[in-house]
Amino acid sequence: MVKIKDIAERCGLSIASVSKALHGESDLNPETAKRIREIAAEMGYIPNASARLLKTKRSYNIGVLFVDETSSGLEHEYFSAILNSIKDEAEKHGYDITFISHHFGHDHLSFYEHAKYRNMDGVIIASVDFRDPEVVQLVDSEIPTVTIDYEFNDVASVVSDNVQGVKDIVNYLAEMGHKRIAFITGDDTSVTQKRVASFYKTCAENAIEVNDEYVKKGRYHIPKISGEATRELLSLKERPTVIMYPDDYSLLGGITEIEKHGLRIPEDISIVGYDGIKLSRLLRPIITTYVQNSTEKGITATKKLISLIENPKITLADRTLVSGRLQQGETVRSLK
Amino acid sequence: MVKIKDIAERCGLSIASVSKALHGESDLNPETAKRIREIAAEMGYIPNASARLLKTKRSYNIGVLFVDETSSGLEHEYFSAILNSIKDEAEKHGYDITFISHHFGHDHLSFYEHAKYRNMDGVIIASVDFRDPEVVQLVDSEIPTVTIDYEFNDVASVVSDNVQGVKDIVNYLAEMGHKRIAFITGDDTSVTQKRVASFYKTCAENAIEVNDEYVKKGRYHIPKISGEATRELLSLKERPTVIMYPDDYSLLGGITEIEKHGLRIPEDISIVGYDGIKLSRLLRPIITTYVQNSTEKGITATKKLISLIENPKITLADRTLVSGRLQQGETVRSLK
DNA sequence: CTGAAAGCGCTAACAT
DNA sequence: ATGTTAGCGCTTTCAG
Repeated sequence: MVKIKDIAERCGLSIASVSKALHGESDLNPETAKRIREIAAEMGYIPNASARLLKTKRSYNIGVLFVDETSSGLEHEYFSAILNSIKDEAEKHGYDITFISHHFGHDHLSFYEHAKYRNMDGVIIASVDFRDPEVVQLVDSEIPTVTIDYEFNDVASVVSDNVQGVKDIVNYLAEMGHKRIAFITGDDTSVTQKRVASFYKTCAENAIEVNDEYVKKGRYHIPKISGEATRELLSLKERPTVIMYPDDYSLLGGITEIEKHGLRIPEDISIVGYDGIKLSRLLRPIITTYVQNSTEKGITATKKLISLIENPKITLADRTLVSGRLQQGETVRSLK
Repeated sequence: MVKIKDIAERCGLSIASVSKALHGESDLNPETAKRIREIAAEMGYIPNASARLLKTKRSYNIGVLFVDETSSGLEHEYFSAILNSIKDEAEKHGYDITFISHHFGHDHLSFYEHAKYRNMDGVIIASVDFRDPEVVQLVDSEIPTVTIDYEFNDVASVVSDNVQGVKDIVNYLAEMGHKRIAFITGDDTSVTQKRVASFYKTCAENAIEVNDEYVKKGRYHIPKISGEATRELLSLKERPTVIMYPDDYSLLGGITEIEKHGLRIPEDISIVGYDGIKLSRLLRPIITTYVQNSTEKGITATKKLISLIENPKITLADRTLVSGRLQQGETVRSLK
């Protein structure tokens, strides 16, 4: 392995000069610097990140916390899209990304300890149980942090405009003449709370009375749960005319259940998803859903984090709202 | 930040003793060692991976190369499942995973240089253009490497048993009475070549004559391409009775096209996918497909790599075949 | 059983 | 314009 010292010897110069030349800076003779760089390239020099880090305290490594209860977070397109955009954006800025986990090396490390252990410059947290004490420890630490789809006090976050999303959906449904609107919610998080609040508010604005039986607790990304909730809704004496699902993926469980009952979509019952995964456009009928701009969320979170790392003084740990748009598919029937 | 030196001072011992105690080894007085460990814990000591690495040359970090031409590799469930299982398995063994990329820090680094720069102990390569010179440079290097779904000479690999997969499918189709079998292939890779060879071979074994017009070049994971190939197949004077797709995801493009023609599945035409993504079980009709055990592939590749890293002498850089199973869905009609 | 000391590869004052 | 030097935090011989 070629190191700075080798280059220095080969050039007949000091290691300091080589280091300077390699950074293209300082008061080195441009000629000398050029020569050094050429020789370094010729010798196949590759810098050693650890040695550099040990001195500079900057790893150019971003940690990503991406665990979920079902331990299948990565398998959902929505999170994959975010991860992919984080990766791309980080690379553009010269950062690598490493997953944070409970490290099982010698001792068990907490998320925070793991991040410190690897000297991560910052951390992006998504798709995780945000009430986990370890997560709280991490966001409360001195490590720059950005959360996605969850807000902590004084922690930078990038969240979907859930209020707007549900508002757009309900307004659209009202416009289409729906009065009996059911809503299967997701896990009890602040995201869900915002959506539910927006649901009630927008219904009220449209003079739609909400039947409490129509609001069912569900889970995100679990088709089976949505299927069960759908069954209950279909068995009500007065059926809803439309069902809103927590997300497109779990909506698939609803479709299965609806078809089991011999009902057609949207002729017999309308459905609406959330997220706008690719699949929602590939299926027939095309799903009516609120398209989340997950790529933009990943990019925004990454930019924010890097700014927090590189310009801590002038970067606010605030919240960034990312809005989506209603995809008018073919799963909502007009009742007018 | 607490370091070994701090602990040593607090204990009134040397840093050497502390280091030894922290590793639970060597000839240290058990009492002393215990006391040191307690104090270290109390002081909130977290080891520094870089400093350790600088000395030991072991990073406990595995690089994952996961780029594809469409730069959306992570968005496909199949690859996500592999990534997830790699991550889980690596964590179990105390390794972290970091994505390898073209690093855009100061200079542009090749994949190999990037891996060296970060001192990665080993690398898993998947979902990438394996003919890329940079990939070749990486597998040819001294860094332990495992490839997934591709084989290089003398490089450990974990690949699906593609021959068996296509064989199982064709045998099943023959059993169901199909004679006019179309096959939309994927990109021209060794995987595809194996599948195609197996296709011809198994057809021959079943005394099925292959109409060359029935074999169409397609692409993996691109619904649009499969849709176009489907259109061509449907316009033949003698239509196939069944179409085999490169993968489940791109099969969706075929479904769309078939429905556009007003044909029903499987009454008018049968279809078969490949991969067995979750979706294949959620859609109705349930898709007949060959389920790849992607989780097992990720786990196997990771175990192999760690073995290669930790026991280079006794680990063979061989090929591991991972087989799947036929999922008899509802998209193949019996013609008997 | 414990400690001293060298050094991993690099950066960044501070000299010259 | 170039060189000297002192570490960064840790491991690991080799002494004591």
